[in-house]
Amino acid sequence: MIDIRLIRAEPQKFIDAARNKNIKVDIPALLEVDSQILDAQRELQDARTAQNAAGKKIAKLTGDDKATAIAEMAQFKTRAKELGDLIDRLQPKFDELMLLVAQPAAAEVPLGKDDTENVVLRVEGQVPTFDFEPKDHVQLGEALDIIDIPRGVKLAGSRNFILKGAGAMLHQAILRLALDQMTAKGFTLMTVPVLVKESVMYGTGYFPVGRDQAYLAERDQMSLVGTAEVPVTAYHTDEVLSFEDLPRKYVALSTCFRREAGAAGKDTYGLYRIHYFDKVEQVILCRNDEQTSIAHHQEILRNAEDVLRALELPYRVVNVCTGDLGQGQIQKYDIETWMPSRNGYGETHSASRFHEFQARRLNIRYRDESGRMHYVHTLNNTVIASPRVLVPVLELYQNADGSVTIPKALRPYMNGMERIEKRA
RNA sequence: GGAGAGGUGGCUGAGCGGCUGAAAGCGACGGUUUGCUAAACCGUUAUACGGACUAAUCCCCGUAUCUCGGGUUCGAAUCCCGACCUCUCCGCCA
Repeated sequence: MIDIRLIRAEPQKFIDAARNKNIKVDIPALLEVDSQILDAQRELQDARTAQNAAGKKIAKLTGDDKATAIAEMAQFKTRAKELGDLIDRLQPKFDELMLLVAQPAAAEVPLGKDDTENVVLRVEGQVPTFDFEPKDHVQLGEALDIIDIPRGVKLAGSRNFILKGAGAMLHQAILRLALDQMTAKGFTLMTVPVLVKESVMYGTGYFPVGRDQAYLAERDQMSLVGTAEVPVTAYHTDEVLSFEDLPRKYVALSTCFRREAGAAGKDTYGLYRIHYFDKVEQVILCRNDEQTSIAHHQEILRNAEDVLRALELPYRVVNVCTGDLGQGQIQKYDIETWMPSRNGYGETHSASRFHEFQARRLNIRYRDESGRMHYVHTLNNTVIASPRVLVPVLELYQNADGSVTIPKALRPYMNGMERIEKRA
């Protein structure tokens, strides 16, 4: 949510922001409703002032004087009722439009229409070449009997899968490595609900824009989350923290559910784009300060890179352009990991900073040294998401005989296993 | 799922339908005192929005808020109805 006062002051900025982010919102209409509401509120307030003053007099009066005063007050009351009703009619329109206003991107965000215009900032690690014909992760996984997509589809439809044996272990090992790295860095580990109230989805900015990406449990007016960012960020909803409690750093592992609406026919092969997966997510709530926010953004980016470095995977960092930015995000860095089967880099991480956008919707504030209230800033990034990351892990660590070497960092989490081989 | 009880400020806990944005206590903060702590004493202690004035998101004025939404009333934290939530007991259960 954006402060309406900022929109009043610089409407063009928000018109541009919406256009750059490909979000439809009628700012002039918003301002029109806003001014109508504001006028009505001002008049209502005056009517109430008069009504209250009259009411206080009545208590002291008797007889005719009292009757006269009551009659007089009735006028204010009627007017107040009219204005109140007017506001009640206008408010839903205002709220609806406010939920669509986009956060303008930071100055350092490149202008662009979609992900093809993201700007590569850094390339890390060596993209390997094979001296044999490499297989893709599905071929490898099926041959090793660690990935079973057909049965996943049998149970749950397209974009579903089952990991078995060493495949499931590898998945858990990666998640555990990520969790351990994060807790070692002082992030507080949490478990969180993955089925949440719609208000939580609105609060984090996944609703109303993006509502079609979520699975809904409509009978209970709940929604399955697409990321632990949602419940973790909303953890402090309606709370007032102390500046001494900031920054708050959290990490959580959750299953993530995504409908992938509108992605029909896109990335249909393998474990890249699927309806459920597990993800370790990091979330930071910090002071309302641009530089502090930026510093934490770098921090969560590094945290993710540390995991990829431990896994010894080649990746690159991109500065996501305006057209590929979410409604609330002010800036986003994606990490893309090399995936041989795609013959290119594929997105594995997404580090966003939001300024107050989510905090306003969730009403998460803190009191600073001088006692003033501010909304916190929120940030989040993937630590690791699996099985998507199994795509590069399996493909990059494959051997000519079809076995897969287990990355050194994961061996302690796999009872010392060094490679996954076809069972005899 | 069945049966009860209850929802007041950071917490505990008072609140006759007008004088209650709300007693009191605790906590917190500021100050006095102090070798340092502690104690004692004094003071402060909600948020949002609007208005006026501004260097100011400080003061000042106003409106709203005692879970939320309706109703009764000239007037409701206080009466009535509904919703939501919490707690206790029973049943079931990973």
